[in-house]
Amino acid sequence: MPPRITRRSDAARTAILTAAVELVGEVGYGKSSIEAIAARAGVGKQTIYRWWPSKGSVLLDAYLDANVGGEPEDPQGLPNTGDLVADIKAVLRATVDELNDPRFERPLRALTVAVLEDESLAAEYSRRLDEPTRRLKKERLCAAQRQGQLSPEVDLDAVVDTLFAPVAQRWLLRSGPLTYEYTDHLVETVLTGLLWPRS
Amino acid sequence: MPPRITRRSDAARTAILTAAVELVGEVGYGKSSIEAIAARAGVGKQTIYRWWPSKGSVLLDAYLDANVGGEPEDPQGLPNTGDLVADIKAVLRATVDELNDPRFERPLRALTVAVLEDESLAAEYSRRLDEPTRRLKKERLCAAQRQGQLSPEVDLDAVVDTLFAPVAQRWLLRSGPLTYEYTDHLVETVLTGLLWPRS
Amino acid sequence: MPPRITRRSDAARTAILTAAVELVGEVGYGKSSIEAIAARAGVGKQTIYRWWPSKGSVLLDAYLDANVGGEPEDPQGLPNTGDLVADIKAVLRATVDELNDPRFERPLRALTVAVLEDESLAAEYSRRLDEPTRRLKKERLCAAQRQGQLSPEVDLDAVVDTLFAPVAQRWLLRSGPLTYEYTDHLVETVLTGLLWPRS
Amino acid sequence: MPPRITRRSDAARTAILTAAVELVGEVGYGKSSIEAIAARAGVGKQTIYRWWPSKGSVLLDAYLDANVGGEPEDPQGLPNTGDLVADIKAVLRATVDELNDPRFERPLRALTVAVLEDESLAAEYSRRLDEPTRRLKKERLCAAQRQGQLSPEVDLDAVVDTLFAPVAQRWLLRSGPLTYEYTDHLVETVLTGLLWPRS
DNA sequence: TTTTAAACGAGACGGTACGTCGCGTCTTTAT
DNA sequence: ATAAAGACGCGACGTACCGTCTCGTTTAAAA
Repeated sequence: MPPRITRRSDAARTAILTAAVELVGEVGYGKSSIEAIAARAGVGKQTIYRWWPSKGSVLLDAYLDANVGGEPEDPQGLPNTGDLVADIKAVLRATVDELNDPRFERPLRALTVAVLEDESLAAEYSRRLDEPTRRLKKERLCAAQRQGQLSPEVDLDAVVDTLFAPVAQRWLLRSGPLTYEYTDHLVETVLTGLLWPRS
Repeated sequence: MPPRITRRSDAARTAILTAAVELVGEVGYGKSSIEAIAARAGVGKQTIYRWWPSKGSVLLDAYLDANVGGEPEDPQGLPNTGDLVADIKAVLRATVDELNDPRFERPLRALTVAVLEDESLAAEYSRRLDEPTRRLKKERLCAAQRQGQLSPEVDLDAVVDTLFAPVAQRWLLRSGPLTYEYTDHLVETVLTGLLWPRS
Repeated sequence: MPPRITRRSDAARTAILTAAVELVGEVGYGKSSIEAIAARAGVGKQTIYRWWPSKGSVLLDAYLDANVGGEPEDPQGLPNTGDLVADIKAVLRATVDELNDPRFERPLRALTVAVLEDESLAAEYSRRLDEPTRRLKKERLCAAQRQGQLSPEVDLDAVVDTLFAPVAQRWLLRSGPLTYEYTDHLVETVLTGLLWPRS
Repeated sequence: MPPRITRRSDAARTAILTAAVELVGEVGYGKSSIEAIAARAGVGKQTIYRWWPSKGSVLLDAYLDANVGGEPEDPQGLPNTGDLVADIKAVLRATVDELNDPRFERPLRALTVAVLEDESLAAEYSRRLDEPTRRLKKERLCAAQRQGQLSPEVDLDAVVDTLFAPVAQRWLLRSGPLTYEYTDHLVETVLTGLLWPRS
């Protein structure tokens, strides 16, 4: 490992990410400003601009720092008790809990808004957050296929979308309450098959 | 119908909505400003503030004007050829076409960003755009139930979510290309049932 | 007189000029900022930038407002008691008093610094401050010529420079104390002739 | 002479002074920055701050280096051909030439601005530049007194001010063109006596 | 010759101010 | 009476420099 060339201050980095998450949690994405983040972090604005191209980029780093912790790529996968339906329900219930907790919800919504507005941030988001998560989900589904719980022919990407996108969408657009009932019902509907009479 | 009480200038209204859509289509939501909309519309800023509470509200009106045309609630429902799978595929293909057309995509994305950031706008959006659309979709699915193509027990809301949310999500987050292949595949996966061995 | 086209706020204008003079008097030209002037005046920065191109320009207007009072071009000329030497001495003593009074000295020094650095401001300064003043001085000298106290052939511009520039210079560069002794002595030296034996 | 205590780099010193003069000559005093000087000199900012307290101080050193060359206090005095008027005219003509040459004018103006704004720099300027120069001028005038060309009673300081301040002032404030005509005329006016009828 | 302490280049840091843009309000002018 | 025009107080933008503070790296004096 070559010696670090830059003398970046980790204290400043941490203070900025923390301040960003807090601020965005308090006043929302649109009303947060880089100026306010810097002030709350006790940092010069330039220190933010030096290392991040945009407010959204700060939020992405903050989210990654908070949710992945460190270097090791998220090691633990989705639960596998042998019961696919129960496991997916549990995962979605956990998601519901998070999305109903303002401490998580506000920054995540802010990050999402940023991603919607900024194509290049969307790419980074995809690469660093969406894809790793999707991979874990597919791994769980793949295990279910191997265990004979899921048709081996089904497209796992489509299944993942089908299970998780409705929740994300309902949350994002606030088109309805996010409850265990909703997600449980969704899982049952999706995983039970829909056409009738069954071919 | 009672005579209009306000002397609201329809010319100004139209100019503002047009300018808003154009501007947002050119520079995106975040970089658009009420100031610029007013300038482009040849209108005083106050004329905008008089009638709309926010930029997002202007966009919502603009979208409704453009896509519904006028007062009468969108009368035509989804196509019904008797083949549910084909009809849904056609609807999603049309959606894909729209979302891939920058003239529609940019303002719609802008509107969505506005909705994400503004809870009260989200409510209005839900009422005036999301719910009417959802009603049409459910009507088509309900017809399929009556025709014996779909289990009578299935929750139509869940089916609608399952079919349309993945597309919306993929579009919003740009997590993948929006193609006919994707939507066709999605419809087949969702409507064919997933568990194996079946029940 | 045509009706005013702009709706400029006189309250803001006055507040800005006052704040500028005060601030410059307290911390000096270099350490004054437009930001601080605006803050002290209770005014938005843009209101300064809208009407003045630079800090120095504000100071010039402030100086003119303070020292000329209003529209009528400074009507009173230099004193004329019939005794040229005494009159010039009195004028220079008054100048000394002003330049030794921090309330006048600091803003005037600030203005001068601004003029030195900005060619176009120098032109305006010349036109609006220097030339009117010089005209008054020359009028007094011209009267002396008509009264036979001064050679009719002498170049009045040169005499004005000779009498006033040394004081200005000593003040500007702080190359010595500004006292009545100095100015009295200067007037005597200049107006008495220097060559010896005379012509 | 004790050995140098500090290991100051003469290469750096020279590079800094050169860069300062060049930069100030190109963009003016106000728009020059220590940062830019350091960059142009290929030097760390700290190396400037280590040895000079301010931008103006650098300029003063640069001016002294350029115009005095080295340690020995400017040995050559003003010309003395025996004709005072001609000699002073020649000196002023040389001054005019310098002040009309942008390569000298810009840095000198910058230095002057710095001196106006900084009282302690003014003191140093006085001691190291103004006074030595003034001494030379007075020596020439003193010689004229000894030669019977100038009244023995006249105050030489006043005469120096009277002859040189008008030129400096006209240059500084750009209140008129700097020409040989002006300076020649000035010398004649000053040195010929002004009162009439001559006492 | 080797050591060693300074001065060096580089540049990150917490800040201040820049000059611009846009906010939402308010006032004036001209239909 | 209503609309365009746009000035206003305000706040944030992203940039430029401030002066201070580490960082390794010369480099020249002392050992």
